[in-house]
Amino acid sequence: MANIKEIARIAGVSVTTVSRVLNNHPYVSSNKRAVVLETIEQLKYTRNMNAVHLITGRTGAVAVILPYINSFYFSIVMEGLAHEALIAQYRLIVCQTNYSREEELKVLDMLRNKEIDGVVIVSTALTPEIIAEYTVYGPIVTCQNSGKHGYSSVYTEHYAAFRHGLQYLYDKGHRKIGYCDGRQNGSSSSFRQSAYHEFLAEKRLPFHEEWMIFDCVNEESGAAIAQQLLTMPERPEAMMVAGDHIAAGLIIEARKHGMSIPGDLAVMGIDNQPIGRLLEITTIDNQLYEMGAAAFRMFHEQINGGSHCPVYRKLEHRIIERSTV
Amino acid sequence: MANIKEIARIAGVSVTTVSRVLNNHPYVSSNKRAVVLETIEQLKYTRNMNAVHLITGRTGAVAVILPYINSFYFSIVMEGLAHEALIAQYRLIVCQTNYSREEELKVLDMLRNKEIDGVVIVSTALTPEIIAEYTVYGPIVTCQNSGKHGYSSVYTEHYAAFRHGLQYLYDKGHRKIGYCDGRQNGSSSSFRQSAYHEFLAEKRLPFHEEWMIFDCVNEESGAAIAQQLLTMPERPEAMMVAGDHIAAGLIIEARKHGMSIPGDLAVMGIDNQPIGRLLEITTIDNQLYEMGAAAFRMFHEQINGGSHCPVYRKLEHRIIERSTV
DNA sequence: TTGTATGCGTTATCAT
DNA sequence: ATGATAACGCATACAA
Repeated sequence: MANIKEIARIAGVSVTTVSRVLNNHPYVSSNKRAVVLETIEQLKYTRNMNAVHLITGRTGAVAVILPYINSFYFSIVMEGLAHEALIAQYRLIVCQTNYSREEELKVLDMLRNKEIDGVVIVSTALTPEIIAEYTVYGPIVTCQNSGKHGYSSVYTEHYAAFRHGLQYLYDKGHRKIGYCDGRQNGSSSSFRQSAYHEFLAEKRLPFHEEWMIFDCVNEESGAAIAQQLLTMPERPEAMMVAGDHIAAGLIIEARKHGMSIPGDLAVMGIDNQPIGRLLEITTIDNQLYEMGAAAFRMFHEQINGGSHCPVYRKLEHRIIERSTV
Repeated sequence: MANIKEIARIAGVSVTTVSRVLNNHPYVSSNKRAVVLETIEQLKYTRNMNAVHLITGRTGAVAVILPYINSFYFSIVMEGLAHEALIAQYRLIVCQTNYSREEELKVLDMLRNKEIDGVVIVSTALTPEIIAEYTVYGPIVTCQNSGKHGYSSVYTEHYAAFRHGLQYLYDKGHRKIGYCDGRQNGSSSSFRQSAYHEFLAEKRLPFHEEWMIFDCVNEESGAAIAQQLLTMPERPEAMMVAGDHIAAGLIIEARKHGMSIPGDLAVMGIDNQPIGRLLEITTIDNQLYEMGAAAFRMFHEQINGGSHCPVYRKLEHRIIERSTV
């Protein structure tokens, strides 16, 4: 296929002039510009971007690290990211890693290899120390509160939000409170676990090992929780459920077995998902869309402004009162 | 940062030798290899992949065109794609286009610009003729049956599947059948519309404009359908619903208003989603995961085998009988 | 087995 | 306003 040299030859100008036309530089006469554009059109020429990336040292791409695409939590963060990336004319490379350290390091190596201009980490299995090593290669922004390690982050306080939810249940008179979540060793999950343990201890509420249920990933997992509850000698009277879709599964299945919500069981969801609105699930909104949008903006400011001063931004959560508590 | 030249200088060998070590070529003595690896380690050297892409003419990346990431349909196809891409050591670039022709052309231009090695189109607003123009730049595979236009495709027959569903409802004794779907002018939707119109005509079933409902995107849209049904002077007694999550919204809301499913209203979903299993929604499985997996394999065979002969593969659907019809 | 020289396609630099 | 040429970092044909 044609290259810039050939265009120059046919148009009867230098490669520099062609390059100038290509990049909308000033200082090129309108008649020469016309000739060049004409030839480009005729030969259906387009740039080999790899050459451009090589010499400019930029690629116009940002990688996003997340464990699963197919999850409400991450897909809504992605929407925020995508919206801002579009505005900034940046390309997003979505990297689903399944919490695999190896996969995540591959992405960071892409940054080192100059294949991308920056990385947004929505959730990670990597330690802050390892991530910090890569900041010399380009801007890195995380959507987790992993402390101040030399790279920017925007996050919600999962600990505080969860405590807030527990307090809400407590204020509504509930004392026997259970909790279920996705991955037991996910980072946000560990914050919620701490909040759960500490709140129960402070208020001297009853703790049962079996009231903590993990590995809930979809609606069916939620339904399974209902099954489990039914077999318990002593049941919780309220459940904190990380993810409205899980809560939905729980609620639907519980009702199937004649339980009334919130009469027999109060359910508090998290993340304000569409299914939650439908079932009128009381939930905690965590501004996930804004989290994604802000993360991209932070990257963009860093790569343009050249400011290497990291920013740490906390997003506020809020409880949406509906009818399952 | 260090480049191959510097490594060569410090290691006391030629750049060729360094390159050979980098690419695991034979014909390099073990002692020189050791020295090179040592220096690479010490200087923390990694290749500038843009240079590699430039000279090799390959990037190891494939773009995926789809309208929305945040949709069950597409995310499950993505999982199939991701699985195969991982095996083949290929990177996936997910391009959410919102059915924007402009955005989709941008992706095809990436292929032209050598930024990617191929394109998988899951859903598109582009015509087959336009897509065909780009096949000279690299392998293109679509997940739609758009006829034989010189590029491979793997697809389910939305028309046949939908007819099959209608026939199932018909066999169960239903005559007043409604239909709801997402985007009215989505490509799969148009097949379903044809199937709907033609089936009704053939069987001389009653047709009401208001029994066709579009723009259903999430659980809440499904709930809205229930509201609409209630206001109709004459209601359908069965609904074909494109997407189990929409069907879920419809069913939940309908039950809220005292309707029995399938007694007062039979509901047939599509796509065999988790929420559908939970609510025991009768549905049509379309092998979406396999569609994604097969699409990637086709790309990979084409770029390796060099075979430019397009493949057209149809996937079979099947009805999963549960309890909403 | 190793090295030299050339080229990939573009932009940056500097001269005019 | 325009052009010649260097430079980006790497892989590879060819020579040794």
